[in-house]
This record gives sequence, C-alpha cells and structure tokens, in this order.
Amino acid sequence: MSTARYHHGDLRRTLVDAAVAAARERGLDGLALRELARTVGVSHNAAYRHFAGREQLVEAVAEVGLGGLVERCERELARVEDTDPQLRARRRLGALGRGYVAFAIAEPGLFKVVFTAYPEAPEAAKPEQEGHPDPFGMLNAALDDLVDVGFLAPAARPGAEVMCWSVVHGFAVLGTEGPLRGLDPADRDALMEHIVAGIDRTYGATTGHLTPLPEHA
Amino acid sequence: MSTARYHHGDLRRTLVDAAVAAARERGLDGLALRELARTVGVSHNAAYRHFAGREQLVEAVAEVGLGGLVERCERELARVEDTDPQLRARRRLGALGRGYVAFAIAEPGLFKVVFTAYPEAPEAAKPEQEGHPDPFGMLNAALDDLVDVGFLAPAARPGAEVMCWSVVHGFAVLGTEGPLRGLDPADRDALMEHIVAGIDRTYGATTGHLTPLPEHA
DNA sequence: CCGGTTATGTTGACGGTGTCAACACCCGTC
DNA sequence: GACGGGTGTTGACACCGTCAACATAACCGG
Repeated sequence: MSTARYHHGDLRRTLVDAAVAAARERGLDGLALRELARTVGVSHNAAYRHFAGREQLVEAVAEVGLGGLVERCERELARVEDTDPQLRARRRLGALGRGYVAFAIAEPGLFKVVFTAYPEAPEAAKPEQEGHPDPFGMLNAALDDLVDVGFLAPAARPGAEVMCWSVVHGFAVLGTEGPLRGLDPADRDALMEHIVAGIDRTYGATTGHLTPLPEHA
Repeated sequence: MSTARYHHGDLRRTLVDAAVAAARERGLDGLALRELARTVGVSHNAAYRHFAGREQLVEAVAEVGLGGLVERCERELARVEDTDPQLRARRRLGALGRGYVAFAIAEPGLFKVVFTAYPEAPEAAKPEQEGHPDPFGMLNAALDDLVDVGFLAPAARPGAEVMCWSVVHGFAVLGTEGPLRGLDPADRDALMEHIVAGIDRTYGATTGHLTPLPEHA
C-alpha cells in the first residue's frame, strides 16, 4: 500500500499516467500492456506486479476518466448563477447534461474507457463513503432538487434519471463513436441545446404523470 | 460478382454467416479472422480473397445486423393498429423506439457491431436507391408524419430526430454494455415506457418552439 | 478439346498482443 | 548479517492480423 520507491519508484502511478495518455490519444484499443511498458522504459510483465491483468489497468484508467467527467460536470454546475430556486434547479439540470457531453466530445477516448468498465448497478448507490461522486448520483440530486423546488411533479420523478441519462449518453455516444461523429461543432451545440430544452419541457410545466397513451386502440 | 462455386463454394457467405453467429455469441471481440476460418474449415488467409481485412468482415456483419434492426423496427411499426391519424402517428413513433431497444437487448453483439461500422453522416440521406432503409430514415419519416398530422409543431421538428435517436440509443447502450445492463426486464420495460411517454410529452400538446430558458440570469 | 489466365485457397513468415512460469535482485526487517 | 518478500526481468506459449509466395481449380478463347 505504501508508495515507497523500490526499483523503479512508483511504477504503478507511472503506468497509469502513460495509460491515460494513450487512452486519450488512441482510445481504448491503444491500451496495450506491452507498449505501455515499453514507453515507460520497463520490460513487459512488469505491469503484472501492479495489475492482475489488462482489465485492471483499464479500470484504473476508467477511474481517472470518471474523475474528469465528474469534474467537468461540476465545473458546468458551478457556472449557474441564478438565484431564483426554480430557475436555478432547471439550469443546473441542463448544465449537468452539457458538462457530460462536453467531456465526451473533448475526451472521447477516456469517455469510452469509462463506460467499458463501469460498475454494474448504480441503483440505490450506497450512501456509505460517497467520497467518489458519480455522474448518476449528481443527476439524481439535480432531479430531486427539481422536485423540491416544485418544478418536477413527484409523480414524474421515478424514471426521470434514466431518461435524462439516456438522452445525454446517447448523444455523447452518437457524437463521438457513432454516426454523428464529425458533426459541425456549432450544429452539435445547437442540437445539445435542443435536447436540454426538450428535457426541460418534458418534465416541467404541468402537474404530473407522464400520461401514457390510452390503451389498445 | 457471380456466386459461382469455386473450390469451396460460396465461401464469403459461409464466412459472414459464421461471423454473424460469432458476433451474436461473443460480441465484437469474438470476431477473429483466424478463428472464423478455422470453424469454417478453411485455412487462415482464405478470408483475404473476399475481404480486404478484418474491418470489411465486420462491416459485412454490421450490414446483416442493420437488417435485423430495421426488421425489428418494422415489425413493431406494423403492430400499430390505430386508425385515428394523430394517435397512429404518435404510437408509431413509440413503436419505433421500442423496436430499436428491443433489438439491442435481444442481440447486443450485433447491435454493437452495427454501431462500430456505421456510415458517418446520415444527414441528408441520399434519396437515390433508398433500397436499404435505415433506422434514422424511419425515424425521420415518423417525425414528419407527426408534423403532417398536426401533433408536432413544425417549429419543433428540426433537431427532434437527434433527440429521439439519442434517448433510444443511449438507453440501448446503457442497458446492454453500460451500467444498466442486468436490469430486471420488467423494470427495463417500465423505463422504456417512461421514455416513450416522455418523448410524446416533449413534442406534443402545445404550439411550438421548444422554448429555451431565458437568457443570462 | 486444350492451354493459358485468373480467381481462389494454402503455406509460411513477421510483428504484435496478453498471460504464465521461472529466475534475479533490491529492500526492509529480524 | 541473513533472510524473505516485494519488484522487475527473461523466456515461452498461444493467440491475433497481415503480407508474400506458392499451388490449384475453374473459366475462356482458340
């Protein structure tokens, strides 16, 4: 557990740093244990003293990436200056979405790595030692605020997390790896605003349930 | 171009079939030229007479997968029996979404392959020889119908394709590779209905623009 | 019908990868 | 000062994609 310097001196850190750099430049497939070891100046298999295998190295990179994603979201949240509680809560939800896709666009490699090694069930995220904030938690908090502030009807709250996450994640994926990659940045931003406005419209305004279409025919 | 039988007799077809099977069972990474050749009973490199490289083989599989996706969407569309034009158009949009994620859940491997080799810009899809329908085109058609029928305000039309595609694609990705994999099927369906209802609510009802939040503070 | 040309499939090689096993060393500790 | 375990190395194995050279089967024109 100690970061003491043995032969190389904090190799694990060095490896992770190099791996992050590689992931940023060449994506998930650019993460090769041997190549990493080579660039770091250590012989292959050295990594196996610090990681059980490639998977664990990827996970370490994912952790760093997740940190970046969270940070980006928080930065965007902090830019919301409204004081009116309701307007503020609405804007914070939008800011969250913008931060999410902004990170994905800026760091597609890291973004991909983050979501290839994501813990399975964010459902009922353990409140214990929530020192590691995750985007899903932030989203839930933002939606809860929206309820507290009287904008989002409590009846429409359940499921909203997934809908919001889906739009934003889908847009990020389509815009980085997907068919919408290479979209003009201006167009992309406009579409993002359309999405934010759409979500705001979906959940605001009226009293309650997302009334499903009438049954049958 | 002829499907004449040479040594093996229609190797390309055989290879693609095996590749599709492999992709269904073991995902994108399970697509290895050598292994495919082995299972087909032909020696490695034989595939190189039919594909320039692995990439092209993946593309062939993607084509098959895309066909399955489109078919699933069409099947779902066909189940809409409403006669009232407006209700019908609304239901068809929902059906499209349901078909999309249903395919992703049923065939995660193929779904993934489809979107790792997707043509870049569906913007202004060429009307020429539109014999190969794609989900994006179907979505655009459904949204146009929604406008024709008076449900979706023309002003809100531009951008709607991307928003709809994003939700549905995001949900599919999160539910297959992502953190929402392993979600209880019943819960998943319920969330899908929430999403469909949300989209319906977003675009219906009122007159026009997705009014963005007021500027500044 | 026959010979040549081309399409198809094979063999072999090269460099790359992840992973395991065996070995060498440096460090801290008793 | 010896020992033991954390750390890095060497070597091997089984995969992978890809290129080049070779063998053969099928077609096509004479």
